Formats: sequence, structure tokens, C-alpha cells
Amino acid sequence: MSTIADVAQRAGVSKATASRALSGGGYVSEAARNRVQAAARDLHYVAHSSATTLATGRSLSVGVIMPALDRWFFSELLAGIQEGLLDAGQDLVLYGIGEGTAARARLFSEVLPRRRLDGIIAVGIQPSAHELERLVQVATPLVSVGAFSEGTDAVSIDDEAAARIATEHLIDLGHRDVAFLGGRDDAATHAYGDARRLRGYRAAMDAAGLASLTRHAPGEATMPGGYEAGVRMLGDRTRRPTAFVAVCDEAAIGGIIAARRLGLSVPAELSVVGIDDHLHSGMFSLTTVRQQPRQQGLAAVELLRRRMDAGDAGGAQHTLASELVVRSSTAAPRV
Amino acid sequence: MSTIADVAQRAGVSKATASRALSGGGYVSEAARNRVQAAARDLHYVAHSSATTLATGRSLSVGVIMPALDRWFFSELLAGIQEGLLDAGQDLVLYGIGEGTAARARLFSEVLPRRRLDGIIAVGIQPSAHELERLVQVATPLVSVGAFSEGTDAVSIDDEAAARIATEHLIDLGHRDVAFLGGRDDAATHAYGDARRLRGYRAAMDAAGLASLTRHAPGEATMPGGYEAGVRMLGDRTRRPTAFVAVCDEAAIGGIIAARRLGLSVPAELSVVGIDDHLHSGMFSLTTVRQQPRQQGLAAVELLRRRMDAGDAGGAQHTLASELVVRSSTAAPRV
DNA sequence: CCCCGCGCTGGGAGCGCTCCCAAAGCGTAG
DNA sequence: CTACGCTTTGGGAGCGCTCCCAGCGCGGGG
Repeated sequence: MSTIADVAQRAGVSKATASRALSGGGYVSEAARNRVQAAARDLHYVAHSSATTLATGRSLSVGVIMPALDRWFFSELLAGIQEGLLDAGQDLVLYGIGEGTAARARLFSEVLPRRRLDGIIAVGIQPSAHELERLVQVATPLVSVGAFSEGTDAVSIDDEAAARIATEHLIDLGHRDVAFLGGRDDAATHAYGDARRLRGYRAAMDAAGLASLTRHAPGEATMPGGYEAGVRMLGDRTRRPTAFVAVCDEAAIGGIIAARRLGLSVPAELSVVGIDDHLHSGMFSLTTVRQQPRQQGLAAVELLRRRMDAGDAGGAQHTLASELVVRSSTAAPRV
Repeated sequence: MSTIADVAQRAGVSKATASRALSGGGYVSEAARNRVQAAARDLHYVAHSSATTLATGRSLSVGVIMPALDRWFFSELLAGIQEGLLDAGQDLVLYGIGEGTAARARLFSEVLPRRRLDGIIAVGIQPSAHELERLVQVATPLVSVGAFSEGTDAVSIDDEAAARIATEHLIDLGHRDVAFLGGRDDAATHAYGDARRLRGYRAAMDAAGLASLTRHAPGEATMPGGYEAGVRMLGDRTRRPTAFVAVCDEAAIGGIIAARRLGLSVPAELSVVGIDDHLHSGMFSLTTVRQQPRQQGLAAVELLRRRMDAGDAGGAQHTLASELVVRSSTAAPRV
């Protein structure tokens, strides 16, 4: 690979002038700029990013921390982030981080600081005070998605409101015996939204005077998880709800499939509302509350860029609006 | 952030000794090493990766090029690659690359060379001769997954064999009118496997003397794509196959749902085989040919590491075996 | 006529690290 | 006692880039 010295020599100028002509500002004559650019083209010159980083202090890359890659929300979000970073000219360094504490500890104390990243987007992860301190020490702007920490920027939907909207839709249709399907009750570190959605559901039930009918069939927030929880909840025909809100669309679809297996027709005998507006929801005619992870990814990048430019400390919460999408998995209950 | 000079000073040694104590080989006394390590710990010292890269020539990061992130195969694969790179101590720099030729051109000519990556994993992408030349110039070992180019290492399943196995399973059950669902006929750059699977299906039909019954309902290799193609193909009841092989499980499931909508029962009236063994396939009792993208990701990293150590030119094809997983979406045709 | 300021250029320091090489200390064989 | 080899250490060059600053030519105002 050729260096800027090669380019400078070929163009008959100094390294400094070549640098100015290619990237920096400062005065360069038209003639010199053209000669340098031609030389660079001829030599297929591309600046070595590590050298640039070392000299300028900017690494041109943003770290993205994700607890999972194989779920719709995360991969959509990642696609959005990717797209946003692409036209910000930043590279995306991906850190998958499972449950393992060892890997996580090393991530915050070693792996992230080493890169001197220009920014970090943490998804569905609640950094501990200690971890946050390390990140701030690295002086990196941090934006979290789907989880909020004091003093950092955050992007998310209002999970509580989304579940409330879904529940109210069912209540408005005349349902009283409305259950909640999927999700974990304990606010596990990477399932932060689950608990808030459950809370929104309970709030709506309470407000309608249906607190006594509240019930929750816990399960993984995945299609098989929803299926399993659905079989469990709908199996007992003496105590079957007329409708349920699912923690997410994948769980909702699993629940619908479980209902079909049990011979229940949707929406005649059972109404279902999801949260997400998953790619597959249209195919299952699922009524749902839309959240747009791709948009959230773009918003996160946007927020990060603003913070990188401004340089001031964060604390802004960017909450995206949720909208009910009515399809045909919901109807008034049979009398 | 503190530098190695700070650490050296605090430990009362020179930069050279500190460097040796922390990372490099060479002689360091036990006492000096301890003092240096203690100093590093106290100062929260973490080496600046750009400086290391500049000095050593190794960037400690691997580029991953992906045409899509929102499909099962790709996200599973990415998870596998991520996992493999994690314990190789390499960072994963992700480059999503859509159809756009402009972004793609810049990727190969600028973005990738700039990083001086230690290796590149290209997924489902056929680099052109020109692009390949640029990459080789950067002297980067390249491993491709799901697509093969002359002279580079590659990991994939044998798509043709997988489709053949699926088709033969149906023929063995007594089916004669077997169709192929989904996928594109033209070997589009990022749908390379589709064409090979179609070829495998045709080969199996030919071998069984069923060439005349061969037919293909094209469509996107997604659940909605399979649904749509399924409705189209199964809608005409005068010319309905008794079974089909789908280009992938997502398409197969879409096809099954389409069949249900049309009142066809699976497998009594229609047998279905997919290719993938998708996470959701168990739930749909789908018979399928298993491919394990996570394993492929790990294999790709493995191959890359070997190539990085050895330094010799590539050309090894690592083909993973495929295995038929029989569930209950297939049965003998009704007579 | 002198000097100031503008446009342009090149020298060279410095970013933080690694690694080569010279040198010093020391035990031991000749 | 000298010489040699082994361990240990520090000085300093160099990786490729940016950017500060000094310098140079030149036109125009005082």
C-alpha cells in the first residue's frame, strides 16, 4: 500500500500539502490539488485509518452493543443503525454480549476503551454505575436504546403506553377477560421493556375496573415462547380469556398458532393484539401497536451525531410515538 | 486516558520495558513485570489500539460484509461469526451493503482498504474480479460464505445436494407431482444459493424420470414471499402439486399458511419440505434439511484464523454436511 | 520605497505504541 | 583473571498521518 509520502512525491509537493489537498482545510492552490488528487488516484492511495486516528483523536467508528442478534427487533434496529452510520461515514463495530458476566466485564473495562470509539450505542442494556463511569472516562458519548440510564441519551418507544393502547383497544371492543401473554416478570437486564409493557397492561385494566381479571402467562418473547404460553393458558377451557395482549408480535403469532391448534378461531372466539408490527404480522392479519426499530436505529445515530458535534453531556430522552394498527385478529367478543 | 509512558514512569521503568511487560515477549524480570502491571491497573491503562495497529501492522479487526441483516440465515450467521471473533480477540466491523452500486463501489475501493483489516468475511456476495483484485492488494485474507470465488476460501453447505435430498425424500414417499416454491431463477448477486437449490431439485426430478412435472413458483425467499407464491401456485385446484420443496424454511412456512387458508391440510393433502431448519420450523412441524448458519459462522472464522496464521493463499472450500430432519409436514400422497 | 497582509508551501514535531539494538550486570567456564 | 553467554534494561527510530508555524513571493496602501 502506498502512503501519503508516495503521493506527495509523485505530485511534486510536500506531505503537508498533499494532506491538505486530500482531506484537510487550509490553503491549497488549484493546480497543486489537482496534481495530488491525480497522484492519489494513480496509486490507489487510501489513508490508513489508524494513522489518522492517532493524529486526530477521532476513530471514525462507533461501537454497538447488542444482547442478541437473532430477534426481529434487534436485527431491524441494527439495520437502521447501520444505515445511519453509513452516511455519517462512521464504521460500525459490533459487540454481541450474552449473559456471561466475564465477557461483559472485559467489554467495558478493556475492549471498548481500547478502540477510543467516537461513540457507543448500547441496546437493551443497562450499564451499571461502575461501567458507566468507565465509559464516561473514555469521554465517549453514549446513546442507549430501549433502556434508560440517568444522564445519558436514550431512544425508545413508550413501552407502557404501547401496552396500554393495545389493552384499551380490546376493552373498547367490549372484552373484559383480557390476559397478557409472554414476557418475564422480573426486569431482567436485557428484557427491560417486558416489565414496562406488563405494567401498561395492568394500568389499563385497573383504569377500566378490571384489575381482578388481570392475568399473565409468562414466557419467552419469541414465537415458540408465545406458542407454549398460549397452549398453557388456552388449554384450560373453563378459564379461557376472550382476548390477550402479547408482549410482542412474535409471541402473539405463537399464541395465534396455539389457538388454532386448540380449535379456537381468531378473532371470533379469541382476539389478539401484539406489539411491534413485525414483518410477518400482516400475513397473520395481526392487530398490533407499531414500533419501528429501523427508525429507532436512525434516531439513535442522529442523537449520537448531535452529541458528538456539540460535545455537551447527555440526558435527552427521545421517545418515538406508537400507533395502533388494526387488522383482523381483533373483534367484539361473542355474547 | 493514560499512556504507556505514564505507566512506565509510575513503575520506574522505561517505555520499552513497560511494553514488554504488558504485551510483548522478550525478557522482563518478575519484579519489573509486577510493578508495571500494578501501575497499569492503578491508572486504568488500556493500550490505544490505533497506536498498536500503526506500530505492528495488525488491526485486530475483521470486516464482515452482509447483504441483509433481517433474515434468519444472516442474523444467525452473524451471531456465529461474532462468537468466533470474540474469542479470537478480534473486533467485528460490520458493513451492510444493499443493492446500491454506489455504496458498494466505495466499500471496496475506500472503506475496506482504509481500515487495513486483518481479514474479511464476505457473506452471500460475489466480489467481481476487479473488487477481488483490490482486496488482494490490501493483502487481506478473505473468506466467503454462501458464495464462492476462485482462489478464495469459502464456507457453505452444498445447496444443490440439500435440495436434492429434500426432493428425493418426497419422491421416496411416492410423490410425483413435486413443485419448487420460492427463490429467484436469475442468479442474482446475493441470491446465489437459490439458483443452486433449484438446480438440485431439477436434478432429482430428472433422475426420477419426472422432468416433465418440474415446475417452479418463484418468489422472495421470505415468509410473505412464500405465502404469496403458495397462493398463486395452490390457488388453481386443477393443477395442484401433491408436494413442494421450498427454497428455504421461511418460504415453506409461508406456503403452509397459504395452504391452510385454501383449506388444504398438511400433510394429508400436501407435503412440504423446507431447507434451513429455522428456529420456527419445529413449531410448524416442518420437515426440512438442516443447515446451521451459526456453525458456518464459526467455521468461517476458523478458516480465517488459519489463513491469517499461515499466510498462504486460499482456495479451500469448506462444505458443511446437510441432514434431513423429518417432522410431520410430509407423508405419502393420497391415492 | 517600505511594510503589511494574503495565498501558498514545506519542515518537522507529535499522536502512542513496538521493537531493534546497544549496553550493563553477573555468573561461570576456561 | 578474562571471556563469554545469558538476562535485563533503556534509548530511540519508525509506523502514517495531521497540523502548527515559519517562510516566501507578491500586490497594494501609506
